[in-house]
Amino acid sequence: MGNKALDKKALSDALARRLPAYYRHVCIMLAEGKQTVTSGELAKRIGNTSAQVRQDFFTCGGVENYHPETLKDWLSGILGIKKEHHMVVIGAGNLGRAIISFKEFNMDGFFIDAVFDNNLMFDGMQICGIPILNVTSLEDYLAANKVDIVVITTPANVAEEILDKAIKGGVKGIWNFAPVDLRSNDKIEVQNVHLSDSLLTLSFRINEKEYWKKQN
Amino acid sequence: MGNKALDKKALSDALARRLPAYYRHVCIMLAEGKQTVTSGELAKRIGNTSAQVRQDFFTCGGVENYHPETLKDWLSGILGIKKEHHMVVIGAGNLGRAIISFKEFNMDGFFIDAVFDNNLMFDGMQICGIPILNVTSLEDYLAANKVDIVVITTPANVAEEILDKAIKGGVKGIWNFAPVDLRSNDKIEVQNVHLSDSLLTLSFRINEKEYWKKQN
DNA sequence: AAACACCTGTTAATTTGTGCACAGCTGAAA
DNA sequence: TTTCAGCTGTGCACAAATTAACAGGTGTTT
Repeated sequence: MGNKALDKKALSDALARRLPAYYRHVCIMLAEGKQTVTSGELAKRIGNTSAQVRQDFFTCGGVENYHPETLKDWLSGILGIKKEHHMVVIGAGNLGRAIISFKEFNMDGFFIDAVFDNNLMFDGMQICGIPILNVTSLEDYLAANKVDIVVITTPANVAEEILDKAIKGGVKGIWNFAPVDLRSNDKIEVQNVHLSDSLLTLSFRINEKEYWKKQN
Repeated sequence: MGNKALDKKALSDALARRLPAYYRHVCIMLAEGKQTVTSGELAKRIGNTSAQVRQDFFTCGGVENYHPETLKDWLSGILGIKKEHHMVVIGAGNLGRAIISFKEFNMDGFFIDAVFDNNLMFDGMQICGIPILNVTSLEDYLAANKVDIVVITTPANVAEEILDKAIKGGVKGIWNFAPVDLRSNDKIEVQNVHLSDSLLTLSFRINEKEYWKKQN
């Protein structure tokens, strides 16, 4: 098809972060009943230029047309959400529970099948209808069930160990909320979230102007 | 001081995202009792090159020396966490509660003073000792109390409105978890988190290799 | 005290990402 | 049917970010 951009192995992080935003806004426009989407309109909603949008779509191989359904379908394919993803959550703390109760991403085919915790107190209980299992049974569970993504909401010190088990269990991705930087490799993709980092980034931005002023 | 890098108004987003990671790892090394930190060691932990670390520190004006205390102190100044930040959370749902119960960032001087919700059922209740107030009283509260950061964990449709009230109330920053892209301006800094976007980015990375293969 | 290993600050080179420009297409209006 | 407005796909130029290079510093070993 003569698109040289596709020869590259992996798309840039910046683009990988914009894609979900495109998808989200296309879904909104679809829900709004818009008959057509333009690169300019999408750009305005997301806060960048129309050239960027076109360039991004081009880099991803190009879309047939800009009807919201077509776009949504095309982006779904790229984002890998045309099939279901089965997930388990490790850690039944507040964050774990918040994620489990997030119904939002069920729409995109993400399902949480089980929760694991090391606290025996939870044994046999459920959260939103999802059973809480003991974390010692994680390996067996991964061997017996198809799990695509493991969500880590444990303290930092056990995250690495969960990662190892996930790799052994053939899991494809880790969504990590523990404050450690787990690394992707050829066996597994990792997305580190780091809520406190993003709070610090905000604080940095608030502080920034004053700070440079004070420096001279 | 002849550092040309400092003349720039705002530091890049990429750097703004690395700074908290530097801070986090310096704190860890300090806790580990390390006597000295090197750009190479920091780089390895974070997963980038030592040249990058040195360049970043240079861009930020340069640090006196690489003792963990000095570095931590210097980074604290840049990140704006040498003073306390007072926050309120809007939305007492699962995510709001998870953030409130996060003790982690208290250490860095972030304190949550109140929670607001539109559900009258919550009136007079508390979460982790923090009072839940009715969201109709938000404006009065902001007028009467010093609030630096507003955390939005509401549904998308009211986020914009909260942003307006926060600006009117003189708040400096918004930490937004609602799935809308709130925009920063000269009055207020915004950090959008978008948990589902990060899950989609993960899914994209998992899917990526196969997808490009299928394309030809 | 010389030789070495190792590290930083800073400039320079390279790579990567973004915005621009414009040809060509499409549908509407005249 | 011609003109026009508006949009996309795409190559290219420019800007920004990352990496490399290296001079100068410090502490250690011989």
